[in-house]
Amino acid sequence: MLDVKTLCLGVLARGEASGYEIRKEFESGAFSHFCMAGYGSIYPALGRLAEEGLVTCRALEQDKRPDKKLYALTQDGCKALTRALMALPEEDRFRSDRLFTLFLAERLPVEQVERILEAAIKHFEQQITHVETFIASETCPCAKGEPGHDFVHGFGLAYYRAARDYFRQEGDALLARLRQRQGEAAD
Amino acid sequence: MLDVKTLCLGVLARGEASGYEIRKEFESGAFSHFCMAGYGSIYPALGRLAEEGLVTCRALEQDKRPDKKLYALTQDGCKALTRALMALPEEDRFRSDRLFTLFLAERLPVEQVERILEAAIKHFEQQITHVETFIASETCPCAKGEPGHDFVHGFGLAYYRAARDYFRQEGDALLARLRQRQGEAAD
DNA sequence: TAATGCATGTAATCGGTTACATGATTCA
DNA sequence: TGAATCATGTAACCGATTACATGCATTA
Repeated sequence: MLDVKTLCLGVLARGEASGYEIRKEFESGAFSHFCMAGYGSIYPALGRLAEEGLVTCRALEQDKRPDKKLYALTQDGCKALTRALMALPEEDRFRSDRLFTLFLAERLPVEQVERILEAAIKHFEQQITHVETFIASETCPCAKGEPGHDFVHGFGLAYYRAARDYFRQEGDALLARLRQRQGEAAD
Repeated sequence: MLDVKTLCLGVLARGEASGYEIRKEFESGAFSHFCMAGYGSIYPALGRLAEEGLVTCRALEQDKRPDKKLYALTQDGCKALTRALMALPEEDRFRSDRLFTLFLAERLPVEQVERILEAAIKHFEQQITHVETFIASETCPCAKGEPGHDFVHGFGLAYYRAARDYFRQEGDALLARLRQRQGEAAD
């Protein structure tokens, strides 16, 4: 699995950024559907990267807000990123609390399952809107028309739409079957 | 995020099992698309669960193969599982090495991107076959027609199919755009 | 005969999350 | 006035992966 250092290099490949800004990219920016890291891992990673000479750091004074440190890739950092990227990526064995819970749906009150289903659909819809507005607005000029960006954003959209549709169509069936079982058990 | 102890309780909810068998469930069994844990976390988890009285443990002697320890849920374990499941599941912020790499596709040789795309499609196809045969074969009699199981397996299928279709349809477009860019850069 | 499957476990290491610590500005 | 945004960092803790250790039976 790619470590936080590599993730930071990936963000910096698009241009200079501070630790805070990198975090925002993971949280709600271009990297948000397939990355996550907190300050507690980003800041130390940036420190180590600087020690290793893979990034440079310059302080930027701002008024009306705290100073920030802008990090930028060095040539070595650029090479290190490409090297990390050249390994065939590991399969994403992803853990989903939601699917785990729904798998055991019979152990829960039907109302709770209903809540989980609703929350899921709402989340998928929010993500769809988020990605759509993200694609539409050219927030980052460097991202304009980058094939990789478009491909991955498009994938995110396709995934969230498929997920929303599945939950909408099959969620009701799940609830109906659970209610029926509950009725049978009561007999 | 649900910890390995809870994941183990979830597997044991379907019946007695050994640590080795629990691992198999995660690796290639019913839980395989949304869970993962290795021996190094399963065995200690089982030990702690037994200390806490959430599972019982009985040794089973077998001939022609090593003895095994079968764990089973106690009433307390059953309650603990339901309690853990009653919390609204956290959103799955999943990290994908593949999407991260593809996002930065321009930094890689086109051939490498091609390899990544092919490996991805192959993987999705394997998963589709796996889930299909899994659904078809009633390996585990207790799983027969469980609404939660069907819902989650169906979701897995829908996801892998959507992913395969997207990669097939958009993968070629991605490669074409990368080649075009490379050509332009060469000018 | 070499590799794979069955089966259990420990120890060291590593990396990441969480909580803590600080502080100005802006918006509701 | 209280909450959110901007901004950086450390320290403790926890949990998970990895490697190590063992050993028989079956299959290729």
